[in-house]
Amino acid sequence: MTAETKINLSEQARERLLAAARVVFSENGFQNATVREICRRAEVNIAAINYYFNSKEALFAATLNFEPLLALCKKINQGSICAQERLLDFIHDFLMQLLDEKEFSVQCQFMARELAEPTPVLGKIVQEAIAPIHQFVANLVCEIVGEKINEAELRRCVFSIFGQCMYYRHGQPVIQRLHPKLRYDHREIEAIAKHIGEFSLAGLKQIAQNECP
Amino acid sequence: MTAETKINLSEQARERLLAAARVVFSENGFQNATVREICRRAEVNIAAINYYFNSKEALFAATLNFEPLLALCKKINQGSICAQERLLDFIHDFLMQLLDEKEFSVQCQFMARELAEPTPVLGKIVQEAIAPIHQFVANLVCEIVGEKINEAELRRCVFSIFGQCMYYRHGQPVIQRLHPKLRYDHREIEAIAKHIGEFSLAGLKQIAQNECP
DNA sequence: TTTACTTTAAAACAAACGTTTGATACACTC
DNA sequence: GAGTGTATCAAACGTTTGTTTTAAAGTAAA
Repeated sequence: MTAETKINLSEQARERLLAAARVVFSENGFQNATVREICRRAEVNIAAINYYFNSKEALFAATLNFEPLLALCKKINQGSICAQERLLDFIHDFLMQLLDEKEFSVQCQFMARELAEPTPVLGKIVQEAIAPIHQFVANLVCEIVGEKINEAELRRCVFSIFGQCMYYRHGQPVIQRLHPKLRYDHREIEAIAKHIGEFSLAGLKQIAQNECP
Repeated sequence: MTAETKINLSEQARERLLAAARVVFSENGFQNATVREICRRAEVNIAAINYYFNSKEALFAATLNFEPLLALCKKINQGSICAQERLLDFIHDFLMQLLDEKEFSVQCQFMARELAEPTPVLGKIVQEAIAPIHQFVANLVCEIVGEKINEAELRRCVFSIFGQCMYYRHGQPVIQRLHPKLRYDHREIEAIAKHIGEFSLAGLKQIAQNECP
């Protein structure tokens, strides 16, 4: 058995642990997820979490990956289309990461969880992921409504956009009971993105008129 | 000591328990709230919860009170003003109940919690409070954009309005870290209500144009 | 084979949780 | 004053939680 093979084998437990943790954390949140469930799904002993990582919290931190979210901002900034189109693209891609269960959206779903149920790593998440993405949208809004908008109103515009998007994830337990047939398939997400995009652009235009009549 | 006085005294513990439970549940959610903390604040023995109520869950159910929220709908329906104005009034009053800590808004805050962290009584909450209030807003939206809007788009309009409002409560842990100076005083809530109202009316007008060009 | 090191395993740990118990004090009825 | 039902209390119950321990199994180099 080569050294490489050994590393692969010994790393298997660690990787299976990470994969299982991503699933269980995103399904149940940090608090409700139990180390026993994670280990059961990863098919490792319960002591493995504290062997490979040092704690449940460190395992949670290790599962975080902000790159897909930040890559989304960079990708959209590269295009040379107008600010309105870029905002529509962002809303679409953001909802895809947030709602599509088939995608690698699990990391993004953590952040949605954190909004409602703060954990000790929330500070890090806000600093490295949420703040940049809020700033990104704030810049887009500035381009759309003009620079003369005041800071408080700009903040509320950003909140209006994120609020609409996040509601579909935060409110899922309620939405599921209100509309049991509703499923977030690809077509539905497209429709949601189209709606929020048009709704928000009209809203922003109204705010811009208020500020500069 | 009269019989009435005796009842008052014996009911004191029960009432103090309810009052403390409302506070602790709204601050920490159902799961994170502990019976020991509730009893400590109510200054009763830890056995009192299972003596007066039968369980922590039954105590939680007993603290629920949907009347302020439903009264809000009735009050607004009584006015003879146009649908737009009624929607603005609703958003304002709803945000007041949702965000103002000085008001008797504690009951309303439960429902916000439930959105993200479902408990065994969520079904009851959706049926008796959230569904009616969603229907109320849906009716307002119908009046504003015209009856010809299709069901899915109507639902998304309602979600856009509630999403904007709820974000200020759901996102509070994050918002607090993003904007540490931001406080939900009376003036700020008024400003938020004004923003969401204008933003949403413009959004609805745009959706109405799409449906009936 | 011996040695040193890494990985796995079962069991137990301490803490926190909601809940229950059994005793005690009290007010009222007969 | 004995008996009855209510209210309160400290203590302990049984579970579940994340974490730790201790020992065994496996692996690679000497």
